[in-house]
Amino acid sequence: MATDKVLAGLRRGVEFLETEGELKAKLDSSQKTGKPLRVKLGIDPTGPEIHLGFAVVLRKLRQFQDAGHLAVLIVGDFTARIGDPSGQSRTRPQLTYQEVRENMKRYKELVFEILDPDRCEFRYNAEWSDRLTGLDIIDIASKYTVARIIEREDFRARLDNRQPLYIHELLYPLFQGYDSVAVEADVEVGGTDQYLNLLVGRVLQREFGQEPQVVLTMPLLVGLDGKLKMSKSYGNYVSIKDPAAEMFGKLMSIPDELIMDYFLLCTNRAEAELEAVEKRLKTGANPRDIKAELAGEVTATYHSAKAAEEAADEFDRVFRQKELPGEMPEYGVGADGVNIVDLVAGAGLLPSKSEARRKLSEGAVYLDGERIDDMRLLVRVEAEPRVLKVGRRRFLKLVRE
RNA sequence: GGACGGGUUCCCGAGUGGCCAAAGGGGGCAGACUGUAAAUCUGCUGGCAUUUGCCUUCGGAGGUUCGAAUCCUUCCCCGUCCA
Repeated sequence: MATDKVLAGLRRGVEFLETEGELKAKLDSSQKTGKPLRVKLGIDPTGPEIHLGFAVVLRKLRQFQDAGHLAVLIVGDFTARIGDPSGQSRTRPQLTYQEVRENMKRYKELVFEILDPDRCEFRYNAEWSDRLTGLDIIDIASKYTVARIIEREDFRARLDNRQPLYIHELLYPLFQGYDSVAVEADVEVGGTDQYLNLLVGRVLQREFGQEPQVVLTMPLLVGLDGKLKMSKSYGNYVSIKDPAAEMFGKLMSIPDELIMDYFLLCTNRAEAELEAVEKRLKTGANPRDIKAELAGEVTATYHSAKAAEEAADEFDRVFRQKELPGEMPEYGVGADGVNIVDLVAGAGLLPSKSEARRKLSEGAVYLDGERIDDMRLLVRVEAEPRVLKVGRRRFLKLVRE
C-alpha cells in the first residue's frame, strides 16, 4: 500500500518507464528487506553547471531519495573520452581525469542543492572501465548487435547526413550500459534522449546475470528558444545558480506554449493543480500572470521566497513601468567627458564601436531616458549620476570619476 | 589502396577571376506593437575610421594575376562508392 503511493509520486512527469511492474516489485521487496534501491544517474563531467533541464532528472532522483533509496551518481570520466554521441553533440573536449575531479568539486556542491548528500554515492566510471582488458571489451561488445545500436535516430541521422560516425562512438552505449553492471543498479533515471542508452544497461545486466534495472526517463525540457532542448551548448538555459532577477526574467521569456511543460517539469505542483492552471489558461487568463507565477515559484525554489518576490517587483518595474532597476553597475566618467560611442563600447554594453554606432542609429541608446542618435555627443557627468540605457535591459549608472 | 565529391562569415548553406565583407535561412541584437525578456512585424548583424577609405575573413602554406573565396602547386581534414 505504502509503495503504491510512492510509485504514484515517482510516476509524475515520467515519459518512459520500463517497466512499471518491475519498479513496483523492486519497491516492494526493498520495503520488505529494508535495503534501499540503487538508483543510477550518469552525469556529464564536462560542465560544472546545472540547468533546469538537468534539474528535472535530479529532482526525480531526489524523489527516490526521499522514499529512502540511494542515488548512485556515475561521473563519466571514462566515457567522456568517447564523447556522448547522443543528440549529435560532435566535439567534446577531451578532459584528463584530473580535470574531471577538479570540475566535480564544484559540481558536487551544485548537485547537493537538489540532492540529499546523505543518500548519495559518487562513482567515477574510469574506476572499473579503465581496468577492462581487450578481451573484456570484446566480451561486452559481443552481447549487443550493430543493428540495435544504429537503429538510434541520432546515429541514423549522422549516417544519412554523411557525418562521420566512429566505431568508438558505437561503443559508448555499451560502456555506459556496463556501468549499470558495475554498480549493480536497480533503477536508472535519465532524460528521454538517453532512453536507448539506458536500455542497453538492461540487456547487459541480464547477460551478466543480474536482475535488469528499471529504466525511467523524463521528458526533455525545451529551452528558452522554445525549440531545442535546454542545454548549455545551445545557450538556451537557466542555470540553477543564475541570480534571482535573471532567473525570473529568463523564465518570463519562455514562449507561452511552454508554460505547462515548465509547471510539470520544474515545479512540484500536483497533477490536479496543473489541470487547474491549464484551465485558467484556456479560459482567457493572461498568460503573463501565470508565467509570473511559474517564474516566481521556480525562483523561490533555488533562491528564497523573498528573493523571488523582489525579482518579480523588479521585473514589473523595469519592463512594465519602464522604470529604472534598483541596482545598476556603475561606470566612472572623467572630467573631460566621453564620446557616446566610446562610452557605450568602452563600458562593455556593446561589443564594438561599430556595433555601438549601429545601435545608436537604431534608436536603442538612451541617456537619462532620452533617445540619443548623435554619434558625436560628448557625455559629461557632474555631481549627479546619469543613467545610460542600451536596449531594454542593459543599464549603466554613470558617475563622475 | 583507387575513383569521385567536399572543407565559406556564430551555425547551416549559396557563390567558380573584378559588381564579394560574400545570396538565403537559422541564431543573436534592436525598433514597433503588446499582456511579458510571449507572439507578430520591421531593421541590423567582421573590425577601425567615417561623406566615397582602410584592415581582417572563405581548411593551412606557397604561387599566377593589375586583381582570387573563385585559377595553379602542395599539405591537412571529411564524405560516398569500389577494393
